[in-house]
Amino acid sequence: MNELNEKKYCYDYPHPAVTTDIVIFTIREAQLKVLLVKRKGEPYRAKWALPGGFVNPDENLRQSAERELAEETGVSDVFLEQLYTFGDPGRDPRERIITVAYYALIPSDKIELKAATDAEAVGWFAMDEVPELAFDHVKILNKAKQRLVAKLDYSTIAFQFMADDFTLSELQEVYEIIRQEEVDKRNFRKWVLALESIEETGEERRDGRHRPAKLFRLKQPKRVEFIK
Amino acid sequence: MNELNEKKYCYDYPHPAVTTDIVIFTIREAQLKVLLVKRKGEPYRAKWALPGGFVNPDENLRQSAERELAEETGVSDVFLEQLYTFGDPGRDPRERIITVAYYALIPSDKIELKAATDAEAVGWFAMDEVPELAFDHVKILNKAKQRLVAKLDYSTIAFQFMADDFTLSELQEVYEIIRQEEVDKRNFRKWVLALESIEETGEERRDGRHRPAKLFRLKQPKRVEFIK
DNA sequence: TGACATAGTGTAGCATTTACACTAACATTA
DNA sequence: TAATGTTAGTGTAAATGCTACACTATGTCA
Repeated sequence: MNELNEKKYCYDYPHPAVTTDIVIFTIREAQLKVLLVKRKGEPYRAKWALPGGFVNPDENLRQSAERELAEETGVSDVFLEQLYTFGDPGRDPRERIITVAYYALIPSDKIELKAATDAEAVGWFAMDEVPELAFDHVKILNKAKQRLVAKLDYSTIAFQFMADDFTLSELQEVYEIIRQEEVDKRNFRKWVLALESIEETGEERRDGRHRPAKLFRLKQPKRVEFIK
Repeated sequence: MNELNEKKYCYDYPHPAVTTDIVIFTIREAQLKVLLVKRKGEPYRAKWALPGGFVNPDENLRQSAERELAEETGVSDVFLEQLYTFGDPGRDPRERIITVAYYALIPSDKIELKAATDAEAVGWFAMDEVPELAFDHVKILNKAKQRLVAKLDYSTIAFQFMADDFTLSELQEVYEIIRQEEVDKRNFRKWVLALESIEETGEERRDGRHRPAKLFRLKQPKRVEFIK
């Protein structure tokens, strides 16, 4: 099978394959959710897994992750950061695969879930309802969650979940969802405004039979600031 | 070695090579220093570079980094953490190489610099005297420095530079060297002791014509704690 | 025994974080 | 159009944590 046929990329010592996998978070239905795809082929056929794929020869690692992200969700230009690289021998039964994991945060209004990319099943799962995953993808997912939670404390990363305009209550809710605990409204608002990274749009949002809320926007939309 | 000098590891699409490179920090002569090796072969012959090498098929990424570390310094069982993965096409002129970078912190008393591994030149360089480096190794080194400095603020990482026994003044000096600024002695001691991650050994160190200093040790030597 | 050098110690002011409850403004319905 | 329900929006006081700052202790060496 080896010499004559097909396999034309040859090296004098073994090379692993390299993929990027991506943990895509969003906030929906008052939950932190992650995007999973159902595998069509072996191994782990029909198991859920993180989206990902091989790195093309002409693209860098981030571009590879961006491509996967766009393929699955149709979005680009959102927060995307390298997470960690997983490379244990045997984590893929076929051949040695090194996976450079990224994670992305996408605002709830931007998700459109490119309806069934090529007839593959795709779904958003709440973090506490994630099914059994293929490969070592639980490890990757856990690491991503950990990183996200850690970054809440020393950056404005959570702002990346927000739509272009948002209310302070919406922002607070995001913190409560990720932290899984209530946040004091007055202290939160003092804290957020003191950061000076958001500003009023001048508009208000009316919904429901109650006082309308002022809308805010990020002063620098894509920027994640370090704080404290 | 392989029959007919042929390249016998073949794949049906191109595979990059994977290496681990390692940024090895220590504190010597009141400076933060990094270990570099002088390249013997092409490309970048005779340029200084971070130690590193190809990942063996049977070892995981960390083991590969540990092996490099042991080869260059003779030490094992020190702080070692994955830093970042670099994979731009063209970063190595020969073939596509994905480099998983690690960084290590080694206590000043453990360095023995395995005198000239295989006659290669090896040296410790102060961070502000680092020569021009091969490949994109400056980027890697900068990222490592950044990470180290950031971790000072929210972890006990700097304790990993300390010998088994150390004085509070020595520990304080490490902070001053990395931060490049003076630290208040009383506040520092209050802060460190409040962490409760070090304890007195009961011994003292006498050196010079002055009051001897109490010696301390880490309660859990390899543990890096998150703080604040 | 005096000089010198580093080790070791406390307090008060300031800034930050926390806990906590009522009024404002709108929509809906009686 | 008045009453009700619902979320938006606001300030203060106590506690905690951080900062600035200077003198005494204990050894060695001449």
